[in-house]
Amino acid sequence: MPQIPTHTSLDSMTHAAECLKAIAHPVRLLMIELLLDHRMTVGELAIICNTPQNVASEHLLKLKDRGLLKVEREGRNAYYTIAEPGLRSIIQCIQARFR
Amino acid sequence: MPQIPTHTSLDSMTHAAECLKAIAHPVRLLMIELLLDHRMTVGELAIICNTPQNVASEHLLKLKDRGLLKVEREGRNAYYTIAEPGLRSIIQCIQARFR
DNA sequence: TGGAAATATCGTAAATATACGATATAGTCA
DNA sequence: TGACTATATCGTATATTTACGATATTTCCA
Repeated sequence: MPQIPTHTSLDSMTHAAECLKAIAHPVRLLMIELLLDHRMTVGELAIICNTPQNVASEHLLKLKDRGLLKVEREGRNAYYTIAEPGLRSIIQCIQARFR
Repeated sequence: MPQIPTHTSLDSMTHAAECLKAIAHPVRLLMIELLLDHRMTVGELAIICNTPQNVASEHLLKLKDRGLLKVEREGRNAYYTIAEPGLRSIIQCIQARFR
């Protein structure tokens, strides 16, 4: 029987799982990939992702609430950017295997 | 306006998102981490993950159905192992950032 | 000031995921 | 064969997620 973590590791898994769930959506995944290369507004992302404006906004807010994105307001535009640097390596792993 | 993928990339995102959703659960995340180091049965995983037997079985089957795990039966035991090698690097990225 | 543009929010219906209890299936051994 | 072990399956209740339409908020500009 191997030497293995117990409940405590399940707790830390919960945080990781929440972040993964935030990423695990086709539109949000595409948004993250775009934002890794470009600073973009809600409207731009909505068009490129072929998604209604309010739905795009909700996806972006969900990612922001979990600390994965941040937003900078300029006038009536909201520019979203990557807040969690670790997203890049995770997306790279995903691109390498699941696409 | 950047040169960017369109609908086709959303399609490929869908597959990636489905795999991520399969991973994005505390118990399944712990199961995968354990299986990266050990070949284990349903019962062993259920005990270590502090989860009822049938729930553990359902989690494992979900991961198997998406091609992430495979199962080898020996008598009345079912040994699960990693089927998708890319899981290791993804888990490493997650461990590095989200735990 | 009034209207248009960009974004966010709210209520809600539909879809999906999860956990649970009960039970079925298959293998082992006395 | 019959009891026991390990695993899988099924029905279902609950929770969560998602998308949608309508609307509110803020900013800009004529």
